[in-house]
Amino acid sequence: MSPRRRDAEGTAAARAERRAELLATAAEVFASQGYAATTIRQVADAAGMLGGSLYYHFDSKESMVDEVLSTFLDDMWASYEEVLAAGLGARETMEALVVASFRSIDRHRPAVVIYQNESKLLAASERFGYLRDSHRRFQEMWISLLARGTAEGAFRPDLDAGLVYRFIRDTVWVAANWYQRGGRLSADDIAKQYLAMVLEGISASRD
Amino acid sequence: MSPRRRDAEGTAAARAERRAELLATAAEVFASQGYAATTIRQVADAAGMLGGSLYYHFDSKESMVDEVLSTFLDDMWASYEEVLAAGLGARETMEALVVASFRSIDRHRPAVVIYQNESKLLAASERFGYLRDSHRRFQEMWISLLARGTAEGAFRPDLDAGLVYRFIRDTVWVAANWYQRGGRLSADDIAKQYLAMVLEGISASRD
DNA sequence: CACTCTACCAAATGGTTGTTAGAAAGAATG
DNA sequence: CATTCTTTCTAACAACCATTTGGTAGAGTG
Repeated sequence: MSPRRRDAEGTAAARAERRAELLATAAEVFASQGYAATTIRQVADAAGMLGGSLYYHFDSKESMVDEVLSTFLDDMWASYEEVLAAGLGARETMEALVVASFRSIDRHRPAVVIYQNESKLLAASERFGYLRDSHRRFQEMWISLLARGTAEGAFRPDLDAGLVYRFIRDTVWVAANWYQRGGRLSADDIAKQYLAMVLEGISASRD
Repeated sequence: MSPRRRDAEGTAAARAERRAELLATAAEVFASQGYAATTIRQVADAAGMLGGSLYYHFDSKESMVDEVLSTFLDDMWASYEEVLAAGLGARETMEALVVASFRSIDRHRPAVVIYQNESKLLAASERFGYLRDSHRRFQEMWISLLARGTAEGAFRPDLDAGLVYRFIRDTVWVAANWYQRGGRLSADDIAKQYLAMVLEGISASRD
């Protein structure tokens, strides 16, 4: 490769790194203050620069959340695909999906918080149509998994399928609101306990 | 009572009614758009009046959420007090609390959504200190109930107490995001299914 | 009919927002 | 050392925000 080429690659890589850095702090501010409530100047403050300077790196405030959310979703779906491709039984698939979800929270905590709080609002706009797509895909994945599990005799047949789906979906993701990396419980610890609760219940009685 | 007295009561009642009416539409807009993202003009639009006119009834946008949230919390705690005063066993108390929570969602759905999405942000300000108090009280109530239940042998001892608390807290309230009055499942139906899942789990196996 | 009171409207206020354009600082390059 | 390129700053912009002020239509009251 020519020197010109190497330089171009070097600066492109540096630029991408700075971009990711700024995006990470933006995600944290969005997550803690709420997207609509945070000003571009607050994000710039957290990044140690002035408001206008952010526009050298990003087109708009909207494009920042866009990149935060789509990066997270791409990563999440990649890990889901791996699980689904393994061809496990319904219960094992469910366990693996829950573990993958908590690891996703571990890697993208601010993005998950933003996704939870703002996706409903953002999804209304054209630009964030992929949020609606992801949501639909997520729902179909779980509903069919639960149906398969019930047919296989792994899950109780006396529960409302839609309710169970929402239950799992919600319980998995809300944890992002209080989870912190390096805390008392690791993401895998939490996944294990969550699975114990959801699968076997918190009751001591076995009737 | 004198006629003057009766008139004063009449207009005071009418005023309170209008207030509650406006507050209900404000709560709905806040819940669907997010508090920070909704403008006072949007609320006024939904109420069929102009932005400035709302200030005849309310001091500020902040005082609107304030009234919405405190009304909900007062009602919720009143129903919790009733349950706690009944002196039931740990498991029965838990069941009654969950049922009371879902009935609370049924009565104050928009308020619950607002509480979920915005309380963390609002609680930072002096005015909404009661949100922090309520949260602390809620946590103490559940933690001690779970401890009692574990001591009584009603709940599994192998789960992390703090995790179970958050699990229950979250699963109970997120339902406000999709619940709709008069839907396929009543609030009591949902409470029953949620309790079945949380207490006994969704797994078919009983090992 | 005169008067008052309630509930709203019309129009403006100061402040904040996202965003832009042009200058400048500094490192990299020749 | 001169030049270029990258990144930031300075200083604005129009749009929009919550809120205020003063007016007014209309119902209720005497």
